[in-house]
Amino acid sequence: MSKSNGALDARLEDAARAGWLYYVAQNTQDEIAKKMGLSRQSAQRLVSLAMTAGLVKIRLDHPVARCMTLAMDVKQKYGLDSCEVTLTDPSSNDPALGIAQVAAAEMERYFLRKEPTIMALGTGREIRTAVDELPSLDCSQHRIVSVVGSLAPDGSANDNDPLNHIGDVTHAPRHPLSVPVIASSADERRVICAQKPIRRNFDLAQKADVAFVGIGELNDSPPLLTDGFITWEELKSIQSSGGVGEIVGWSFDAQGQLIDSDINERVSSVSLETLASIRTIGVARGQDKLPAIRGALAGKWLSDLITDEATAEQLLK
Amino acid sequence: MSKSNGALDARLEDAARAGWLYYVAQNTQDEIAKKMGLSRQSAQRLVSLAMTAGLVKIRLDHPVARCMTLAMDVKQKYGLDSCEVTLTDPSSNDPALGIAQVAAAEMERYFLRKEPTIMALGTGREIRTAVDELPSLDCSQHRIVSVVGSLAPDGSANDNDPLNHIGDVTHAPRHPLSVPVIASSADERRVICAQKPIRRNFDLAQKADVAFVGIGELNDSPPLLTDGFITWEELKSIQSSGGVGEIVGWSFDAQGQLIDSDINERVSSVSLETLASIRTIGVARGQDKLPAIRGALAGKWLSDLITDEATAEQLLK
DNA sequence: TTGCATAATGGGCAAATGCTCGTTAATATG
DNA sequence: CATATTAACGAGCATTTGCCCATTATGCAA
Repeated sequence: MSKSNGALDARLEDAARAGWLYYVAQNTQDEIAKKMGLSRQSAQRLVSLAMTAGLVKIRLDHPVARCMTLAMDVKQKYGLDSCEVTLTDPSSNDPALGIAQVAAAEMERYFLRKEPTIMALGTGREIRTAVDELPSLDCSQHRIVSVVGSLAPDGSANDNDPLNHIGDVTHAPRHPLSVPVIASSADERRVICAQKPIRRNFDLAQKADVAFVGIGELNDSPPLLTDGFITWEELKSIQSSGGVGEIVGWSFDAQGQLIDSDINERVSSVSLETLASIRTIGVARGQDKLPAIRGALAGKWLSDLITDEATAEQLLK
Repeated sequence: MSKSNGALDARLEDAARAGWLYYVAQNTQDEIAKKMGLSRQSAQRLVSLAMTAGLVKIRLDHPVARCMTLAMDVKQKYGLDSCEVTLTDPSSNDPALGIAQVAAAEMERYFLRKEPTIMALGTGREIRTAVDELPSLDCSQHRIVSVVGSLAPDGSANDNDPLNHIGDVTHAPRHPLSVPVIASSADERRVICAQKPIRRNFDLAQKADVAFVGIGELNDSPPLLTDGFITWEELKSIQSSGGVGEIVGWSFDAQGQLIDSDINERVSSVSLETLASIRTIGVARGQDKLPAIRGALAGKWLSDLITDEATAEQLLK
């Protein structure tokens, strides 16, 4: 054993003593200094060293601690601005369970702001459930804009549009996008989107402070299909082009690239590029949505993610 | 699940979040407050709760951490004023290894005092080694008094008397007890102890600020026998009376009670009652001494103990 | 030995923390 | 429904902590 090693050992031993006195015996650094015959500063250095040298291990025995660690790792891995991970209830298949409450809390934080805020809303069970979780708030200073059409293929209004629900409880001015989610043709879409009120909505979305969006899976029974926005043939076409998920109607592949397909020419939602330029919070969980979430993250369409423990684990593999 | 439990759970969950942010993510309480939408005080309460509720587990990965925990437990269990535990070197049988250095450090602390101090010294390998470890110190303001005789049965001075060694390095005035450790009879002991200079030494010991004593085992080759202070027959007699250990010549049983024996009538050391009335630091370690240490602690003859890891573990069983 | 380089030390200060106390909100009770 | 009881809250303050910087030890080569 070399002399320098010996000296390091001695210092580490002192650090361990100081660390023990500080963390286990709850002494103040002054008390440690007195007991070890040091100045307060030296004691502080030893305590600090005990931590730096990794002698001190802190563990948090609570399920949410794991969630927070997962959140940090997901945030890190995908370069997100933030990530929230909730507990998973294995006995439930509800795609919105847990994450909707978190999304609602985040929405509420925006609504409680004094400054006028523009909030953009996408589609999905998660978003709608989140909106339902909101308490009654009077915040007429804010505005809510939809980034996705609210009309079904037959031209009827979509009862599920979260914009209606959110207006009921917040009394904030609403800006619905009264267009079909998917136009019947690329030409129709161009005409629709050229309309002035629609363009105003798009401009408003561009200036939104935050957008909340669900992430749709593109397996054999995706929301887009069950809600009648696309046909079985169209779905198959998207799938064969590599589509794994969609956000507000825009289908993308595993790398997050928009699918080069007829459908994407007909989507009349706010563009993903627009969403990517503002704070866009994705709200999604579940095995089914995993490829979709991965694609959305790969394409950098989201700045923030709200998901659950099981999904976060998968995302880290 | 009752409502109150639910509320407690929610609070604990918040506590876990706050604790995670504080201990794992190294946030300040202000940052936690901002992130969780609370006041700084509430965040502080949650962090504190996380600790109180036992969610936060702090572990120190270093051998000395274990020693310090053992020391705390021994101190607690035996009602000591303090306890120090050193690392055990399993490859050595030296009865003084490690503990002598600690005892020396403690002695040094007394010698470095400004105020005049009286230090009492007992016998034993541990004490002598400790004294040898002392650096050269000039501290003539202090006094050192022996609590045990320094004469062998043949009347010769004991070279091992730590008093001689300690005087060489400290230049503090020495007060040796120039009497036989064990007088040849109870009557002789009475005569000896009645002498004025001897009585003065006893009085000085009574006023000592601290005493350092070894703890002698009473197996079949104890120091008392090998140094020729008692005969084999006397040892056997003590053993048959239940003697398990001795301090400065006084033999006691497993409960710490002084042995009712001829030998204890002839011991001319300072009484254990006197030692018990001042700060008396026992210095001992090793499997052999375990019953002796247990007895000494049971009899409350010591206020402080310096031992090693392995011995401390045994003491806690 | 001298001079230089590096590390350790303690003073001092701003930030962070723990705690008490009066007030307010929530809940139970009559 | 009014009132009592309790828990939570935040303001304010004293203590504790982290860290910069000037100064002092320590080592080391010339």
